[in-house]
Amino acid sequence: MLHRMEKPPRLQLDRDSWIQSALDTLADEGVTGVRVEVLAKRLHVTKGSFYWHFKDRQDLLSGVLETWKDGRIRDIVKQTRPIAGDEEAQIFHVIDVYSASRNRKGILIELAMREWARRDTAAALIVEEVDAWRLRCARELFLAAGMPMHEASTRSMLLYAYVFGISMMNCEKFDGDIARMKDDIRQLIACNRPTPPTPQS
Amino acid sequence: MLHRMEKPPRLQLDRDSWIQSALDTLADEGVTGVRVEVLAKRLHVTKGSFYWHFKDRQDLLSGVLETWKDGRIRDIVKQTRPIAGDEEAQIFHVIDVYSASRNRKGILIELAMREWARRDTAAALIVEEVDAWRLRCARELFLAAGMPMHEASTRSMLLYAYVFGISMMNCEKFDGDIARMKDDIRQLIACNRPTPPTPQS
DNA sequence: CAGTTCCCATACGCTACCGTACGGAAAGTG
DNA sequence: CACTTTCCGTACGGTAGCGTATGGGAACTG
Repeated sequence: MLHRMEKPPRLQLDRDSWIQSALDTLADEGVTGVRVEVLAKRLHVTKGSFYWHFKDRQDLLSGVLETWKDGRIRDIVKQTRPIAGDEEAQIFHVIDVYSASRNRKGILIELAMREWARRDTAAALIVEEVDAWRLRCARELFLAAGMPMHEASTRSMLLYAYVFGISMMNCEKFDGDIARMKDDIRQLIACNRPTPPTPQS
Repeated sequence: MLHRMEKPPRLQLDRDSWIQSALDTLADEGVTGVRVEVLAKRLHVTKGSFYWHFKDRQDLLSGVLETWKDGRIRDIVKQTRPIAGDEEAQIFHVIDVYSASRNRKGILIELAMREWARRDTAAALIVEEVDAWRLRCARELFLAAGMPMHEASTRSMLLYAYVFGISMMNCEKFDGDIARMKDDIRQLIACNRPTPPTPQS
């Protein structure tokens, strides 16, 4: 009656295997790219397997949404549980988590998710819910760092708008010291301190 | 020999009619949504017309890229031609131009474009080029406002990352005074002045 | 070992596209 | 009025993808 054993090099597939594979191709090709027969090929099975585990394609997509939502919320609360005196570093860490270099796949899924949400109500609700968690948790960090309520809300919003926005720009191709610019932006978002004086430039 | 007359309620289609229609559906459904036969239905003609004006679908998409690029660059230089003493207002204006409320279709195309660029090299090059123009022009504004070079670059990057990022978040659904938060964010980006003291809240 | 359940393969019909071939009407050209 | 050019309709073949029907093997159950 155990519905799944631990991991014999995967002779049997379960719902989650399909969902994980769907998340992978979602990152690479967007929602319109997660297609039943393509996933089947990736998993070296046929559609027959898919339609055993899922009612239809929409059933899979719903599973993807739920899985993503749960994972995101879990991560968010973990990363933003306030540590007294360390709030600024935590804020920096939140920003870093959304840098493409440290979390490429996560960013790609994030972008694919929002592109999906723009054209699908169900996805929009999920993204909205996740964003609400993010903004609340980030605000808590700013508050814990001693910032007044309104400013904490404002900076949380700027923080997430920035990390999502920057992930849509191909910064690597621009001139200038991108790394330093990003550091300065972190400072602007987190503590409003003017950029440190240029050493020599 | 005139290749197009002004506007007899459109009995004949030309390349640009198809490209405009493609831009519309691009905004609504993304690149994967701009399909030859669907556009034909929208324009009340058949594929026969399309394949007269275009070699194939890719030919249309290339036209869309060029049209978009030219329009964007033209708008950017127009909006950011420095007006002495008015630079801060111009920066605010640039931010406003990318607000979904004032320019919904433009934002949708912008997002669809980047989603396209993530998976297509040609589109990526175009977006990269447009972004380079944007960053350069915005930097000029900050410089004209008396800001040092490095900070001008940094704030330009933050500005565009913010406007793109915020356009991916469904702010309307969040609690709090969104309008005021956005105003404060503009201040943070443009001139680094701390948020004005809360009147009563 | 017979029966059942679980999981997947095969085969089919259907729709939405892409691109091509070809024909035809309408307007310009001499 | 022939003749050509422009522009579009129609018809066709081909692919990719969704969902269904059905069968069959392997494992569990008694």
